[in-house]
Amino acid sequence: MPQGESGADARSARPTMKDVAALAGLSIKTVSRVVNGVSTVDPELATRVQDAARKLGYRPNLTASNLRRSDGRTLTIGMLVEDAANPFSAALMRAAEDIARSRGVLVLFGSLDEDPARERELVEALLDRRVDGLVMVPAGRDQSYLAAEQQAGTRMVFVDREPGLLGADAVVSDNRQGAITAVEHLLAHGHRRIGYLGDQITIPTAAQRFDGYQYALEYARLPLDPDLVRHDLHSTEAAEEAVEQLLALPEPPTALFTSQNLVTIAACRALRRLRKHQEVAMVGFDDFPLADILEPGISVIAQDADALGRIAAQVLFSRLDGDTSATRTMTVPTRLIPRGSGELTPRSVRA
Amino acid sequence: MPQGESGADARSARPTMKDVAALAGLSIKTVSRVVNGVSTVDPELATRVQDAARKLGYRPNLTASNLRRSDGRTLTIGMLVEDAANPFSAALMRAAEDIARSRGVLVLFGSLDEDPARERELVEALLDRRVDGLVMVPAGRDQSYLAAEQQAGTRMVFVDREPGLLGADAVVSDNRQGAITAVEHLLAHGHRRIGYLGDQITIPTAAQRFDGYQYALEYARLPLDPDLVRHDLHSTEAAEEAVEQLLALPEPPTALFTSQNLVTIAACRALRRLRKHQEVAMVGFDDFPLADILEPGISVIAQDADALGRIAAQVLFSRLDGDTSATRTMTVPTRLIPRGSGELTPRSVRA
DNA sequence: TCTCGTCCAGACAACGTTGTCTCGCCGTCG
DNA sequence: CGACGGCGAGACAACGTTGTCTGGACGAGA
Repeated sequence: MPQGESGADARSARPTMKDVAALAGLSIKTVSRVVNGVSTVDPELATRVQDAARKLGYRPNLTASNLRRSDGRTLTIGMLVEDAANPFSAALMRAAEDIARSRGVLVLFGSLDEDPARERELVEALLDRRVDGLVMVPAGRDQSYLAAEQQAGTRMVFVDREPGLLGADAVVSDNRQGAITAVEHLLAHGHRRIGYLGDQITIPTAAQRFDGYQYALEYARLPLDPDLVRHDLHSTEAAEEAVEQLLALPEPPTALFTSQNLVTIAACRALRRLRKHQEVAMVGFDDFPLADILEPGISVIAQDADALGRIAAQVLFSRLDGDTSATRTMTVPTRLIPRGSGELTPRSVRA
Repeated sequence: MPQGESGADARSARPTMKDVAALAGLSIKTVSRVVNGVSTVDPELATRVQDAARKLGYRPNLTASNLRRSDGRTLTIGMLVEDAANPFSAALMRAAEDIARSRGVLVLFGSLDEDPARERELVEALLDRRVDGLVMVPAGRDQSYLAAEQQAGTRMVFVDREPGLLGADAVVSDNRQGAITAVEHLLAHGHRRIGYLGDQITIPTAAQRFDGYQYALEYARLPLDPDLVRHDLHSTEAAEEAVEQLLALPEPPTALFTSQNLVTIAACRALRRLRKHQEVAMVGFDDFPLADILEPGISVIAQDADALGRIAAQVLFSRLDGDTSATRTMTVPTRLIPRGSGELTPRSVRA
């Protein structure tokens, strides 16, 4: 059996206010008033409208309503993240969704995969649909192309990374301080040679974390050995290889600081393959599920993705509600979760 | 500095075809023709329109276009999953997003949290926005309320679970066969007492997996011991407690079959706490990240979430393209991934 | 030269809804 | 008894766009 009807019939099949008005023997405008809960309608007529609407299965057409309404709200916001399938992005989306839902707003989403071109494409696609606002993790480093849109009244909030060349609200983790905490934790356990494994240094968060790493070493008056630093580990394979290379050095690191989720996991895997996971200490940036039941548990600097998404959405809605105060960047603190891997000492090397 | 302008100005700030037409000294309709790439426009006038559009930063208003167009397409689909933050749901969403994007379609999403009331609310919210189609993991067991919508021409495809009381396309994993494979794998390794830990039995997939468990035991002419079966483990705590209770039985199971992601992880955690993870065999339904680097690695029946999401979206678009063949359920096979936990034998008990 | 057909731009209406204005009704007050 | 005010319903236009139709210009063929 075919599913539903063909295009032409489909259109006529959905009742409009006109149909409801005809059935109730009233004008379209009165139906509109009832649907929008305007109080100046005779209660008897209102029930007549409601009965007719129920009978026909009438549902308001939000796109038409949006077109005509003076506030022009679509009750829809757009959310662009790095990759909807990645746990961090997924947590951001879910948190924003919950805030949006409490206001009857739905969320359109898109994954950018760190591609600035895709960022622009998807932003345009969202704007063409006249979303009320935008929450995004920018992929590119220049969002100045959004200035006109911002001027046109579209509200936007950046999450996880601040916008480039554009004044707008942002909600970010305290990346630099988190990295400092991680490195100081390793230093406190006696490590002096601490490797850094990070994602593309062009990503602002990666740069901030690397900055924290450098600062913590400097503060401890330790030299920064370039041999222990590896950037641009965007694939799992690259990250695993980097770990192997670091540990094959004449003077290998006794501890690792991994600046991102996937890098951390890749490092775990590599250490296990080398059977050094009980020797080489490790602290990762960003928590991940099951980090606690590995052996040893993986110590991490946890970001509060929930809070990031929630606050971003809240800021967006406060802007939509008319908050015109100065734009600002809100920083959400990170938290060190010791689970074992970060508490290994250099002495535990190959007993 | 305030961000953007206030509502009233915002509206006027965005140029329309009228503005472009005025600047180009042509009629609105000609602008429309150029924007839509109609060929019967004088090339010179077309470039005049394009220049004017670029100059003003004109972007078409998709909601207005949708209202007027005969096909009524919004280039937007809706996707309802269990929880956008859950890896399985997130993978479904990402896969569907990629298919949609290749056709210039964006995705509105919502999380149902197994709540049928929320399912109806969100379906309505999506329909009010006139999405072209719906991809959903149903939360309730009765989708007959969608029949009218289906008749009105809205295409819908169900993923992971078939719809109840409604004829519609569905794309599901082979849950029963997957469960049979899991149990037979444990039987082949010598287990005779195999525990079942599952989510709410009212969820169709959980029921199908339990059915497979029962069938495999029956086929092996083994009795089904009700003491070894625990349903409705919807929280991590409940699942961990169930494991402890099962292992505290006078005749504890030597192997566990966990019928869902979160239950599997909870069971891992519980076994580790009891220090029995090297003794009690386990196969889980649904793969999860890091299952391979635990010790032992967790053997799982992997679902292909990517394929589910991708195929569902493809089916939806083929319907939108006019495919009116009979609705059908497509089954995506599962795959046993042995990693260690499923290959433990009863003999390995406390050597 | 006239007719006819082709080609393309614009006038007009319409999509489903809401903002604005008008108008009729009723009750009240002078 | 007439004027007035308030209330509520409907007529009309408009949001930004596209489908349909008209009409003018132009070229070709008789």
